[in-house]
Amino acid sequence: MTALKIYDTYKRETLSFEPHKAPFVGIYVCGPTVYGFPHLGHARGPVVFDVLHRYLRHLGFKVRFVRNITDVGHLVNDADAGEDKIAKKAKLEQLEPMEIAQFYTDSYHQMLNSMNVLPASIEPRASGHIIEQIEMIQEIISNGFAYEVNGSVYFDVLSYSKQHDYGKLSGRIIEDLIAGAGNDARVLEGQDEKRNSNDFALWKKAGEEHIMQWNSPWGKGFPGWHIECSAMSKKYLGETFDIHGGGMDLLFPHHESEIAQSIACGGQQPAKYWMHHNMITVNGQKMAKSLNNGISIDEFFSGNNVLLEKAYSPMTLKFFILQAHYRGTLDFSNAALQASEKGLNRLLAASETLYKINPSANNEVDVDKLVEKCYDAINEDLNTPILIANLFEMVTTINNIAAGNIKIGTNELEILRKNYNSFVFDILGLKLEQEVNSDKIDGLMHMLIKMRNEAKIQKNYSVSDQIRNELSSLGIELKDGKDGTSYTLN
RNA sequence: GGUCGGAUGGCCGAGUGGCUAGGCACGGGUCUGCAAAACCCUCUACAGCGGUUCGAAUCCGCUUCCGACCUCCA
Repeated sequence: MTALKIYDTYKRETLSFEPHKAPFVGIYVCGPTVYGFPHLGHARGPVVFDVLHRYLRHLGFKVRFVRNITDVGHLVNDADAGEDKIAKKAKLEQLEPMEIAQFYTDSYHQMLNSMNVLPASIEPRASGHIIEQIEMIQEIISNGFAYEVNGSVYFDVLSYSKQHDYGKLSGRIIEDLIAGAGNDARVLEGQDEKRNSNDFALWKKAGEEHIMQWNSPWGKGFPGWHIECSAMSKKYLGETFDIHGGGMDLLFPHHESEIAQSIACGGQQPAKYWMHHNMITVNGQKMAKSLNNGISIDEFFSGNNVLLEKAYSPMTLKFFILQAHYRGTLDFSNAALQASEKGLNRLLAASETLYKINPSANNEVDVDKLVEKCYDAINEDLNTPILIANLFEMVTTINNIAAGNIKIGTNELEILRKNYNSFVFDILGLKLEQEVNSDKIDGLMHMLIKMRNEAKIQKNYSVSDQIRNELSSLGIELKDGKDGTSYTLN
């Protein structure tokens, strides 16, 4: 029993987090399909679940964090007659499929790295677990919940739903799914193979020209999308583990099907808690290629996109994401990002101020209360916006101590330092981004600052202003503070 | 069409039957040769119309508008 509460999408309520086998915690998060550069939206899940990961570690749990890489089997759609996203891209660029997967996996890792996201304990690839997936499919067939047609295997949603509840996670009713199927815009090929249009592929037959294919009991082919997560989570975390995370857009059909596959294997609902984060929107709409409102991570960090007024740093993006609760949509705008950038700087500056202030004999700060409010916030379904609001309350306190407006005792200062840094750096995973300047540049700058100060003392303001202005045009800002002049490089 | 979720001050974004969200911007101030930066203080909003209640932004109903999902999706 912990103080942490988590909203479970499956039960649709906020529950106390109790691990199956404390102190161990198993987490499975759906990772990306590596067929393109990550975009802004791809950053949210990793950041959200990184806080979960970090906080559970902070609480002393031994966390096994599994995040998969989907490098095969994710169909563009059935109409492509079995061509998957990776293979399609590969043909286009005349590269090995694995070359594509590796390339985009690397770019994904680069994003995670720059955003200071802890590495996963295990990062399994779907293509490396074909055997496990085949075994699982065989088990589902022998339990009577899947059938083979012409070299492909489909999950029999209808027969499954007679015994189990298909649609519970995503709030769907099987009768509606069946009744509503196919009456709308989408007409999919290959549907005639299926007993029911809601049946989903576990294994797809591959044509001769298909470059990613494996031998199986049903001939050459490749696995369907949903089975990889079931097979890999089972392999590394067991039939039942603690938390399964992902984006809300994966609720149906992906997670719904994962549950069905696990239960159809004679197992049970795989995850004790299902956590889903919401989407990042642009002008209130989800980022989508068709809307042409996508911003890639590279563009975001370089500012090279018409939607961007400037470049934003990885930490600014991380902080922007953390300033909203993970279950709400988060709308992108330049004004919002710039607000986050300034707020983040204030938050990080306070961690340095914390080491410059001195304790007093008497104390006027209720540190315990401030810390308690931070824990209350994160325990409440990872409410990072409230946590950050409380941290800003600490910032004001810290700055007021530094300004001599209020006093803090020795013990209280120690507690404040320890907890402030723990929340900002260890739990939220923020970090200072300032480049460490070389000794030579630093020495040069101190020389210039000294010369300028001498000019100022002689009231030779034309010289002092010239130094300041010329440095400014080079992107170096001088800041005259109480304790002398400092500088920042842009 | 079906299912679900929203509408909060200039912007972003929490929360919730009575008690300060927070950040950014604006305004005032400290510092300063000037400026910038930094810091302090200030700023009281909950789509519309009804209803329940001693009291509602928070509960209920209706209306308007917006979004997500419905086998590409983080």
